[in-house]
Amino acid sequence: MSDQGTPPAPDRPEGARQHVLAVIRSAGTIARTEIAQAAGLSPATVTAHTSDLLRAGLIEERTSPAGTETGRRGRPRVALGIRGDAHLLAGIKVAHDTISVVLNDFAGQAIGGLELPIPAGALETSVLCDAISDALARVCAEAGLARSQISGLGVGMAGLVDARRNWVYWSPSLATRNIDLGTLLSQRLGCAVFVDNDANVVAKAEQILGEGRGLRDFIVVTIERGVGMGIVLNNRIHRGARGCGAELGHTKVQIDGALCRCGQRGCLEAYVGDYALLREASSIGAEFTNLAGMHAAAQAGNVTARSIFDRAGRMFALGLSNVIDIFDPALVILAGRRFDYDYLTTETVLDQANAFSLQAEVQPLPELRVHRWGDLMWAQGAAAHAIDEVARLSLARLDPNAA
Amino acid sequence: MSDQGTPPAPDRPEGARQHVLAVIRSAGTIARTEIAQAAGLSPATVTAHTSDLLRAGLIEERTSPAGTETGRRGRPRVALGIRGDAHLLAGIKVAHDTISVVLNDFAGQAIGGLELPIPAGALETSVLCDAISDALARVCAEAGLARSQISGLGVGMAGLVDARRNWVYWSPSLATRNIDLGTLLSQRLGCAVFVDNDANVVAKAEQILGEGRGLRDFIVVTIERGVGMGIVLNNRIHRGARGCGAELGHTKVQIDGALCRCGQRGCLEAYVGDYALLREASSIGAEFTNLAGMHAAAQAGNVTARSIFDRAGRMFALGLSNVIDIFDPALVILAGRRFDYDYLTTETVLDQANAFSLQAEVQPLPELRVHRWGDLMWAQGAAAHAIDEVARLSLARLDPNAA
DNA sequence: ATGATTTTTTTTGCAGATCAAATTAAATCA
DNA sequence: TGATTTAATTTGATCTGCAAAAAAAATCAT
Repeated sequence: MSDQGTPPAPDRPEGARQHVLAVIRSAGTIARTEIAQAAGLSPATVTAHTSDLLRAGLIEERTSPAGTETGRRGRPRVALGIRGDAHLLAGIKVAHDTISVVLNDFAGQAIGGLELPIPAGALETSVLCDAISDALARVCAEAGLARSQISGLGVGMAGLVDARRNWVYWSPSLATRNIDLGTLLSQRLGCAVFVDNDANVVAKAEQILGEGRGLRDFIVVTIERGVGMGIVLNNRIHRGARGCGAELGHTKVQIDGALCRCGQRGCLEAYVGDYALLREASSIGAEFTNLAGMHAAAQAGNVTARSIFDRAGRMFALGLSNVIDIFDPALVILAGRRFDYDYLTTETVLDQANAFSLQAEVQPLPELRVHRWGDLMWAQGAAAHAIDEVARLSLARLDPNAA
Repeated sequence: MSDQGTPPAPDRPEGARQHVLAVIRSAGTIARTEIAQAAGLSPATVTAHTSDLLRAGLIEERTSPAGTETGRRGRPRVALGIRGDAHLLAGIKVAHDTISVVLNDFAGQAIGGLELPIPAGALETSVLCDAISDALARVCAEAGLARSQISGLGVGMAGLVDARRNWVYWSPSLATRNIDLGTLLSQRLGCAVFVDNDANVVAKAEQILGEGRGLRDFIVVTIERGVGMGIVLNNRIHRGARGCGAELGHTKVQIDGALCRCGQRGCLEAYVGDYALLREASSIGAEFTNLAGMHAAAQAGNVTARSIFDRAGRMFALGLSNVIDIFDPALVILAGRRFDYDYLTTETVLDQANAFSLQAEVQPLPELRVHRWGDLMWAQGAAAHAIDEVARLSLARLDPNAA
């Protein structure tokens, strides 16, 4: 009776030019005719848009590396690519007791990055801002760049974030609710700031630079302290009604099950999170200081450790199969360091995930692809968010100047 | 590297005219200025589109019922509404051992409906077509209408359906795979036929005629023999990569849990489906012939029945909470007859569903709204699908005639 | 009543996006 | 060196939607 409005929000948020830029980015290097084909546009339209993008300095013509000339007849294609030096972007991930930061060029090339400890848990807003400012200063110093050169900073953090307003309703890293973090940081740092949920920024990174490049629909699952999830449908990141990320880690895999950090019982996270594994070992007196040690023990034949990892793998497969049953996705990207541990990525686990799901006999099965990122994945995700937003703003600014 | 194409599929599939029609349908009766506001279009554009729709005979001007004139100054608004007699639509649901059929006008008004038994299980294609043809003939006869007056028939059935091609990859109701049911039926019946998954057509009905009217995002959950789910995101029904409906009924709520019809263990359906409840009673020698009897017993104080229903309610709440954690929806519609039974809809169960989900303290909570349909819900859904598709075709046909 | 006022709807003219077709550009082939 | 081929650009037309102006149809005020 009321919400029927919601008219805008088209598939290509800022129109076809955005789409052309996305095609170029996802291809890396691509000629105009190919863009026309990939984007479903006429050559005329592609010429117009690429010319705008060239004028704006966002893309450049590339003389194909020698040898690429396949001796084809006709006028040779001119390759286009993202201009890396069009913008300098930073990405920051605020985690439980560290913050990590990266510098990226506009093409997504990493320029530098580092990780710093911060006081654990919920911080005063000013303390967090100090830490972010400090981290940014250090990474710039290391890279020999001035902070003023940064066009945009992406910030990824757990919690409830309104990405449109760069507003943090609540985060485990902040002692206060309802912080206008975007405004606070951008005033302090003097550059545009884009805040989003941490799972969403990883999904964004996969979408524009990673395994989901150019794909219309896919799911990203991350494991760190918790289990996170990003949902890309119809080229767009799904943000729920309240802007919480998709909380896969707190879906229940067992009624009245194991106690979770969140206070509830039976959450997936309470079976596959690191604390869950360590605590289970500890419950029979087998103390491990960290997951790496426990994993090494398992590989060395420790039966207790092996058994714990096996169940974790099965539980993870179960949680994943629920996602598959609900979305019927073509691709699920398992992103992050944690997937270096084989207990989550053996063929057995991945096969189980599909076998648990109902349509296991319907071909093709969803592809489960592991993307092993380094430690800075989350910050890279935040930088990807910044890249995307700065591109959007650049294109928007391009329009009125059409005179 | 490949799928980056997928350029079309905008939010308003057939453009703004489709959107205007949707706004009119969802409002029931609405003036042009209000349409402009609701749809985010200028009055000029609304005039143009409504004039097209009037010419096409899809909408009509309504002299507002006396008294609606609020004595306002200025030129009075002219109310517009869907022309019910623009088209006659039929909807058919193929279930396990019955098929149900309804007749609807273009505005969604029911004209007639009935339910017929069919042989249970997988049928020869010709047998199913006979049954559909027969059911259609009967309902037309009852309504005193000729089959030739039907503009479109929607068919909803469980299984794997490619709605775009009206193609059934597989269905529990068909003995053969890969049936071009759309072509078979449309040739036999002489009208357009639109086939889709049964959960999706119910979602479509909620979207254009029901509780989801005009809402951008919502989830529909149905319980019958199984537990189904329809997902509306960004005004579009989400169809997975393979076109299976979202199989909420087969998400796992217990590892190695109760045996399910599908052969797996721990499916939600194996705890809340009718057969699951009856079989549990039977396991301790308490035989009930059907769910209604068992429910009556529970209400009369039968402890066994009550206990069984209680667990089913809790399990259902658990499954629902997983959906809430994954989508963070604003609205979940619980659609169907089964929700007449209080074990699924007590405040307790609905509160549990939210309490199980992580963000239970984040306001506003998702709304869980029960929509109690009659027996013919599924066929109504199929008819809604037909309404939508016929509207789409009518509008597409409207374009070339612009001369 | 009659003209002023108000509100809705339609008309008009313009701006932007995109495309088909024609044209130009830049290579290879014979 | 001209014919051929393919890529890219230009041109002209169409379509969509909007702002502004005009017209239509009511009420209000004298």
